[in-house]
Amino acid sequence: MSPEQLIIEKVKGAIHALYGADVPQSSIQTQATRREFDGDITAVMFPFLKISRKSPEQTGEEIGAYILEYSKEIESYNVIKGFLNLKFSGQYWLKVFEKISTTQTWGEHKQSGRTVMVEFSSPNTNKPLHLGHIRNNLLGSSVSRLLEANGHRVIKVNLVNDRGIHICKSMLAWKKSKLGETPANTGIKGDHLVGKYYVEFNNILKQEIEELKKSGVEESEAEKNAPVLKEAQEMLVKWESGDKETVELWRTMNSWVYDGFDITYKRLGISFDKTYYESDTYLLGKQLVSEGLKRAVFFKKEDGSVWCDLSQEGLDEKLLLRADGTSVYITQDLGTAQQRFEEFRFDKHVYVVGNEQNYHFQVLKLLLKRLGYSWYDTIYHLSYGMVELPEGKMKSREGTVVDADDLMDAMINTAKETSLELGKLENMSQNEQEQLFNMLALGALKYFIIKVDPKKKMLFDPKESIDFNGNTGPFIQYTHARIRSILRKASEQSIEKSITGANLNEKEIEIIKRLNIFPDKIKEAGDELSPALIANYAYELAKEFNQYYHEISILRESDKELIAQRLMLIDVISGILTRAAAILGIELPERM
RNA sequence: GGUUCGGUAGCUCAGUUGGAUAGAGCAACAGCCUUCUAAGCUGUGGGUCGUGGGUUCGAAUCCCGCCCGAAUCACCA
Repeated sequence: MSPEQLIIEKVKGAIHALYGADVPQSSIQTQATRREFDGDITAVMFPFLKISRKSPEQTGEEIGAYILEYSKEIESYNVIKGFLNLKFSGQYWLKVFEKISTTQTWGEHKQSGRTVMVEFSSPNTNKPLHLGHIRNNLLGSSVSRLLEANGHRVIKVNLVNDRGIHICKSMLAWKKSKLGETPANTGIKGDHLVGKYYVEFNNILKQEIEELKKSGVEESEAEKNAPVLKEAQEMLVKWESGDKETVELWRTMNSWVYDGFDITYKRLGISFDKTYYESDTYLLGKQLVSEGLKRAVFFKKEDGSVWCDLSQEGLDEKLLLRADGTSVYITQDLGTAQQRFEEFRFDKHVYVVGNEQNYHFQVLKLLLKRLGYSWYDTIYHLSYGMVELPEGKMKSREGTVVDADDLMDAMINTAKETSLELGKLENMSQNEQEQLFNMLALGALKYFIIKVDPKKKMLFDPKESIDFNGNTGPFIQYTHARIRSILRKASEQSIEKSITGANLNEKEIEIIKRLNIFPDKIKEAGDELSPALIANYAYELAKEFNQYYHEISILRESDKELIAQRLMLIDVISGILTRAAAILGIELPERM
C-alpha cells in the first residue's frame, strides 16, 4: 500500500471514530507535503468541515491526534490552516526502501493480457529521414517500451509509403539526369541519393514554372501544367499498370532507400515487428467502401465518386473513391485497420502521426464507426506537434531540413569535443571512446526530444541541443557514471552493501519517496502515452542524487553500517535510472 | 468560416485527481575543485500563468466569452 493510500485509510477511520460518519474515499485528498513544511503526506481538511462542524484547524488537530495515537507508522503531525501534515517514521521508510530494493522488477507491471499495436515512423521513400521523423521514431519506440513496462503485449509496425507521385518525382529526375548514379558508384547513402533527385525534380519544376510565367501563363495554371509534372503523373499511371521498366526502376530506387533507412534506424536503436508496404495495401479498403455503399452509409455522386457525409459530426464530406474508381489514402487506411484487427485482435491501436493529420484520424474513426465496427474507438491517434527551427519551419522541397544522419554526426562531434575538453578519458581505448561519444550524442538527442510533451510543437535550437549541462540526457548519464564509480570503488575495497537499519537522513527519505512512486509514474505515463513524464522523472531523480552526493561522503563515513546502507541506496537509484533510461532508449555508460 | 491543438520567467520547458508562497534548465551575476567524477553543487535577480467573467473555502488547472498562434478542411499521401 502506498503512503497516500495508507493515509486515506487512516483519515477515513479517524473520521468514522471521531464524528461517526463515513466519507467516500474520493473525498479524501492527499498530496506530497510541500518542502517548506514538516511532514510527508498532507491531507486536506476542507471537505470534512460539514461533518466535523469545527474549524479547519481544529478538525485537523483532532484527526491528526487520533491517527498519531493509533498508527505506529506515523511519527508526528502538524496542522497549518486546513492542511494536516503527517510524518512517517524512519522505520516506515526503511521498510519501503527494503521492499523497493528486493523487488527486482520495481516499476514493471503485471501482464495485462492486452494487445496494443503501435504504428510509427511511416516514412516516404523519396527522401531521407529528418528531424520530424526523429521525433516520430523516438516517440513511437519509447511509447512501445512504456506500454511493455505496463504489461501489454506490444506489436510495433511500420507502414512504408513506397508508392505515389512523390517517388515518381525522384525516379523521373534520376532518369532525366542520365548519370546512372547509384549508392555503389557514388558512395552516397541510398536514401540521400534518392532525396537528392527529389530536390532536383523540384528545381526542374521551378524552372519550368518560371518559363511558363514568362510566356504569360498564370502562376496557378503553370503549377498544374509544367511538363515535368505531367511526366511524373504519366509515370505513376505506368507504375499502376505494371509497366516493367518503371516497376524495375521503382524497385531499385526503393531498395537503395531501405538500405539507407536501415542504417538510420539502427543508429537510433529502432526496430519493428512488422513492416507494411503501401504498394501492397493501397488497394485494401475498396471492399469496405462498396459494402458501405450498399448499406447507404456512403453515397455516390453523378461522376461516380464515392463520398461520406460527415456534416452531422461537424465535418465535411469526405471522398472515399475517385470517379475513376481508384482508392485514396483514407480508403487504404480503412482497409489496413480492418486487416490488422482481423490479424491481431488488438485492444488498442496507437498511430504515432503528426498533428497535421488530426482531421484524417477523426474521419477514420468516424468511418469505422459508421461501418459498424465496434472496435473503432480502440484507435488512438498519438498526435505530436511539429519540430520547428529558430529560423522557422523545415521544408524538404527546399532542402531546409535538419537531416537525421547529419544531426547525429554533428552531435557525436560535439560529444567528442566536450569530452576531450574535460579530459576524463585517459584510461579508455579508442574503441571505448567512440562508443561513449555515440552514447552521449544519442542520449542528448533522445532526451532533448522526448522530454517535451508530445502534443506541443517544439523548437529545436541546435545550440541548445548540443549543450550537455543541466536538464539533458548527458546529465543523467553522468549521474549514472558517478554512481557506478562509487560502487566500483566499494567493491574494490570489499565493502558490502545492505540495508542495516541505520537512520535515514532527510535527503535519503526524499529519494526513497521518489523511488517509491516509480511504478505509479510508469502507469501514469503509460495511460497518457507520454514518455516525457518518465524523462522528467529520471531528471528529478538524478538531480536529487547529485545534491545528495554533495551533502555527504558516502565512502568516507566512519560508520560501516551507514556506508553499507548508502551503497545499497545508490545501487537502487542506479537501477531505477537504468530502467527509466531504457524506456527512453537512452544508454547509460559505466564511466565517462 | 468549421474542426483540432497550443499560449506559464528574456529563451526552452515542467507543473500530479482543483490546494499552501507557481518550479527546473539555459542566459546574467556571486560563491564552491589537496575530498567518492565540477557534464556537478549553493546562492541572487527575473512571473498581471494570453485576457475578461463564472463555479469553489481555494483556479495555471474546471465551465463560458474574447484575443493571439499552429495544423487541417484536396479526385496528395
